[in-house]
Amino acid sequence: MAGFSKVQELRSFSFHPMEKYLEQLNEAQRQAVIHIEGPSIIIAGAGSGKTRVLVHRISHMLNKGVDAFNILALTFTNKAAREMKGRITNLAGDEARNLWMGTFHSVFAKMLRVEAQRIGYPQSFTIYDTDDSKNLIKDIVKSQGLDEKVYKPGVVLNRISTAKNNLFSVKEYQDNPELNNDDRIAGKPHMALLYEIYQNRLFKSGSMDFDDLIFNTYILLRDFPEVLHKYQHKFKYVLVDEFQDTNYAQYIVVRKLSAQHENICVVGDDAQSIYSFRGANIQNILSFEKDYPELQTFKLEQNYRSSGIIVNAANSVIANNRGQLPKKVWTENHDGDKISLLRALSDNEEGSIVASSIFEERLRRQWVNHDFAILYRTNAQSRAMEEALRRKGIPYRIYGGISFYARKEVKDLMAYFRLAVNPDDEEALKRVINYPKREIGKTTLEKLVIAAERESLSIWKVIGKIHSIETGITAATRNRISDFGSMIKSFGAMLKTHNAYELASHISGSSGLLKELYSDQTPEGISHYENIQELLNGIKEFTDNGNTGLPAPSAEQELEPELRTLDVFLQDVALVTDADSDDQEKDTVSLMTIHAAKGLEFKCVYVVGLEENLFPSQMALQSRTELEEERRLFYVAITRAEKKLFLSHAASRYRWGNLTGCEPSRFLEEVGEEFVESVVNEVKRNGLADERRANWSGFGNSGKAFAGAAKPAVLPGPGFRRMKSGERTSEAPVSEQLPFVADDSNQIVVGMEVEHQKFGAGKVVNMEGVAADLKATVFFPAHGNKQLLLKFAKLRIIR
DNA sequence: GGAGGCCTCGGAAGG
DNA sequence: CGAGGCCTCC
Repeated sequence: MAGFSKVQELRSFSFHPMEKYLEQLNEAQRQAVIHIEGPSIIIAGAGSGKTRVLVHRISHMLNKGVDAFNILALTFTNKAAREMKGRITNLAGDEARNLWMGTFHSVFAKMLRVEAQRIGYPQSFTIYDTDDSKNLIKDIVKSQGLDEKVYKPGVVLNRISTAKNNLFSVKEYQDNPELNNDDRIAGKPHMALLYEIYQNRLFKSGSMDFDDLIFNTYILLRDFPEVLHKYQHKFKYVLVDEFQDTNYAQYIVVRKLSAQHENICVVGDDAQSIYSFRGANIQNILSFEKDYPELQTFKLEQNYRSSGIIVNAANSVIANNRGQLPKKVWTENHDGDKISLLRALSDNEEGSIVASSIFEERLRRQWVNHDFAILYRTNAQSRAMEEALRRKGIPYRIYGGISFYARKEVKDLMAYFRLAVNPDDEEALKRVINYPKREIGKTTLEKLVIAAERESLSIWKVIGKIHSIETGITAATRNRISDFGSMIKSFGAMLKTHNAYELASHISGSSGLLKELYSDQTPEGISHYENIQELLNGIKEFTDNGNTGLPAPSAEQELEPELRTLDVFLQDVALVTDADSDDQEKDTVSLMTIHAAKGLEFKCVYVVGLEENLFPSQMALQSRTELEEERRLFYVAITRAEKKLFLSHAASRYRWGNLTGCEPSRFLEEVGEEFVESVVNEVKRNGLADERRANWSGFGNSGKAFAGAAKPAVLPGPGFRRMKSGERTSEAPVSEQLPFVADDSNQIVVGMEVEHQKFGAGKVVNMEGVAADLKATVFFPAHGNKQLLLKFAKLRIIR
């Protein structure tokens, strides 16, 4: 192996006074950073400084004279790549620009652009997103006369995706008795045929779906030794982040790429593997150990993120999974506050309790909105949270949901861009051939598709010969089609003569799309128009500065102005999602699914909806492995918290329109009871439906974590009650133990003199609101008028 | 071609 | 319940 002398150099280096950046690391981290030669695996516990190690490791390579061009680093998201690249630049300088760093998809797309012709694809291939793929499948199923109920687009696409992720080509799929048998048993015997047609249509369209970006890279490296050789020699060092989330195909490609130098370093945490449902293969970690017997293993076990309670509670949960890689996550951080268990009668009440709690914690601990996150299993749970936060006037931001680029109007304009770059792109063409209206209807389109099938041509090629190919389309319509073709051709001709913005605005104007959108003055119509403006603004920024204000992978170096053309903009943008936008300027509480929270951290975290059939999801109760993935998800949720964690569950919840009773999640029992305190929430009596009240009994002591919790013998009386002070444990911070005893806020009326813990004595000048929203305006000589929500403000009555 | 009624179905989501 | 797809009717 070429790097022997380098190893020596590094070893001696590690005994000498080190560069400052190495001093900032603990011993395990330092070892993982300096041993850059040979295969290695870094098992990184939650909050153990994994990103830090990756950043330092790459910086260290650069400082040791490794050329950035020879380093390939694969990340889970574009955002992660961008952030890491920035940090490496800070540590190692501008050289970092030349790193190949990005997601599997973006890096492989970049390679495929260069090599595509070898596998029969145009250099300008376009990329289908999931919607495009499903639309195509729907078409194919229909045209094959198959039952659309049986061959649902999503299901078919999943099957094809799984095949590709496991490197089954169409031919291999068709020849595989086991796969065919599975399909037959599942009542879908034509799956292999659909795969074949789907793949042909993609190929004719000069398009790849997301999985093709991996699969075709594999084909390229497998079938073209010179390509394999080229990249094997280029990538002397290969790093893979979030290795537990890679699928088989990704692993095989990475192995091939690094086969020459075998300087491959993978980083991951088996306990945080939460994406097996879309093909991630936790087995890759075990395979890696088998494939590289000389592997160096580094374990990062010290957690810097969370309090002792949180780290240990997380450990107690994950211990219920079988077969975790042996490691012991520990921390030097203080134990901190116990985990608080919140219970609500209903999903809506859960929302108000969480919102109230945020309000209170924010005040009490002097935290800002930004320090709080509400994490849930399903997006549907966000509604109750939102409503409650809005009622309390707490600003929030929901992450996830529909992406900017998934919006119809944005996709429509992007379809024109795609056609300019690659007119064979069938999904783009079908999308806009009659939008805005050009009197080229469904029937005509079907005729075009049939002719294309018959002639083995793309629809675009048929359009090019529309007057010479037999389609059964009338002359008048043929002329309209040919006009459309000329327009697209003229867009394509402008690609190299105009910059991205010039062409994009030209297209949006002369396609008639802008006018179409402008004519709709309904609120939705206006918002569609604004989204198009936003897209155009982003392209303007791309043209002017080489990057975009839109969510985009600007991990790449800035482009030369002459390269800022629309085709280049499009290449990047297909692989971008909203997760890539950082929009941190506003001080808001974050709402997101646990999946979306991976890699993030917050001072204070609320994990809500801890109920059987919701979390764990009822769909995961079939098998142990699925349940274990749910548990890892819970582990990820817990370990997002730095200082304070709340877990909550409701006794009833609206699911699909029905009020259903909910049992506390089994996961609650798995949190060691020594880490948990139960909080008796103030509960409004008003507005509680009788059925829900009856459900109170459902709060039984089934969870040992809250077995000792006070269970009210009767429902709280009118108004509300405050938390029992006796339930605070002796481990609470000193600030909570100040002997300030508040009086029952129900007693407070206008005109009273009261004392506030912070503001001192004051006089109640006004009262408004009812029940939990009861607010008092109190005049404090030193602070002026203060609005205090009586639910939280601890007030002592003076007289 | 579009509006409106009916039916179905519901998970998490990177690229 | 509510979103989205599909069908029907104009």
